[in-house]
Amino acid sequence: MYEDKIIAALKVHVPGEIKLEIPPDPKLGDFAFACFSLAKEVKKSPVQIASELAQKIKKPVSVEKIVATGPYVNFFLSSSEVGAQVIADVLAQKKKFGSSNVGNGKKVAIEFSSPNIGKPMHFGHLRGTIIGNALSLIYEFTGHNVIRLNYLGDWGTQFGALMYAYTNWGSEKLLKKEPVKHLYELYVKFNDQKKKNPALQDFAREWFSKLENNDKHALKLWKEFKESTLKEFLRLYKLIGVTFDSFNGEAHAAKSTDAAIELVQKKKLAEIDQGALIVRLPNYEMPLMLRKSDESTTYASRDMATIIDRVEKIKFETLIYVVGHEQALHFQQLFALAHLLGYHQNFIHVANGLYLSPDGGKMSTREGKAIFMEDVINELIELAQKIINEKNPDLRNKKKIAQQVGIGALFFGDLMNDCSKDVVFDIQRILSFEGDTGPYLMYTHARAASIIDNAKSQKLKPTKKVKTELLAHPSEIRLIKLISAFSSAINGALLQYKPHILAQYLIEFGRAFNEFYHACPCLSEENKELKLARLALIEASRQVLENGLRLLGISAPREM
RNA sequence: GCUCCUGUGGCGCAACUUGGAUAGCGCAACAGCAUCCUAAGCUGAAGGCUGAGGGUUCGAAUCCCUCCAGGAGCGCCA
Repeated sequence: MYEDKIIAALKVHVPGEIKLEIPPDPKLGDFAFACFSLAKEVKKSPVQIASELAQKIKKPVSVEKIVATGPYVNFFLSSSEVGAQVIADVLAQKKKFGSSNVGNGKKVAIEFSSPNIGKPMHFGHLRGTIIGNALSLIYEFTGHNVIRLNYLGDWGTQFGALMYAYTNWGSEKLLKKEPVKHLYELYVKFNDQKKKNPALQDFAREWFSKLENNDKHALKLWKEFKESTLKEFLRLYKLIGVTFDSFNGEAHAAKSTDAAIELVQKKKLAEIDQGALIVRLPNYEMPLMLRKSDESTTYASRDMATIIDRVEKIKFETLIYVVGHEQALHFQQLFALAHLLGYHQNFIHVANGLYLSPDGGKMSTREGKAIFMEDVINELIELAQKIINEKNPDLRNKKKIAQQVGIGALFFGDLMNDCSKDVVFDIQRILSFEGDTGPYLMYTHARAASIIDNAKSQKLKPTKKVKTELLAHPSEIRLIKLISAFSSAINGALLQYKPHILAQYLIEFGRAFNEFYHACPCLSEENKELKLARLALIEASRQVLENGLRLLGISAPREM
């Protein structure tokens, strides 16, 4: 908002589009305008242009001074005016501070997590789950109407494989006792045996064909597999605080694949090749396969059917898929087909990076190399519990807070880096609670909350009307400016589908707060006006941390 | 073979979309900070030819080309 006013003031003297920069060092100013591009037109040196501009420009509101430094015109905001503004805003808007209505109620459907029934959720699922959850929260906060979709992998040849494995090697007892574990072992065994005997894949296809033809035995097995696995998934989602509006997965889609395929054929887009039904797409060497030579459907046809279903039932304007980048080609082709069929909504594939195993390469479930999500979560919670016992043994609600801290570490560790990049699984790093981590930010928040709570005993509470001009320490000024930048961090994350932009902002914010915390004691301050001003700044900072963490799916307990 | 992604201090990353001032942060290692709001913290010093080479530009980690290295994908898995 300050930026716009500066640009307006510059426009009076500068032709063309104006872009402001943020100087590398806050000492140089809050915003800068570089004069290089003007040099050619005006035939003066950038340094000269800058110093002339600095004198000519009329100071916009909240700008304290304008200074030319070399070829740059630097603008300094008045921290007391900005401070008065943002502190009043935060204390008034509270949990809504930073929210906006840029979405204008537009319907955005986000598909994420989407685990496979019959296999445990492994660590790889975590990325999509955490990123999708954060994006959902960010979209909601910016005024979108968000629908969260969990497209369960509950159909496909893999079920044929499971059925073959279960009927040949399975045990009813084990399925009752530890369904997911048993199915996982069977799946690994199947893939292991398949290496020696490739014909097993044909048996799997046969079983899947049975399932598609409503064979009673196959259906019964499928139901058992699905219900028992889903129950475990729901328990996990509840633990990490992730919710969905729909669990309609591939099996649901399978009901309408025929209609979808018919539509494609009506538009004369499909052809038979080597017994399979395919669509040749312009610009793609490989076709998209809708039906295999044994007549069973493919994931592509189910995805297409799902799009049609969602267009009709959800009426979304934007459909976002948070799915690993290994499926990038599939989604490009799927979207291309959707366009050919006349669907012109926004389709976006947020291609998240993969977790790679420490020896490089994918962590494959098929080969049994997967690391289970629940094991890691439990390890994290135990560690948090241990640390709480050491550092804060009298804490109330230890168990709940240990959970929040463990999950905060997990979520933040994933969200702080660019989600499109691969990550090498490193348990030591995930288990770290110091430095650029979730617990660091949670701890920072708890410190702020603790001051506010302690202030009550002095009968003080944060108010909007404080003398912000007293907040003159560099760390106070920095904090004020960071609070005012909160919404642009949220916007950046929104526009680029990258939650790490918000996470990185929060790290910077946490550092700034801790510096302030050490440099500027609040409750022991003798000047009462300054004490009140700091108290308001602390509460505003606390609120920013709480809101920012919440948008990433992380709780902010007042004590830890 | 073809396509896409990645390469930044010992390690893990940010900045690349939109080129701009001294390339930021954490971990590890080093030196400090407890009469005072939670030391899961803070301060200081140290650590860089941004994979290599060329090009565009007043200016390149950022844009373009070539090469090298790693990863992913490329019709009957999803």
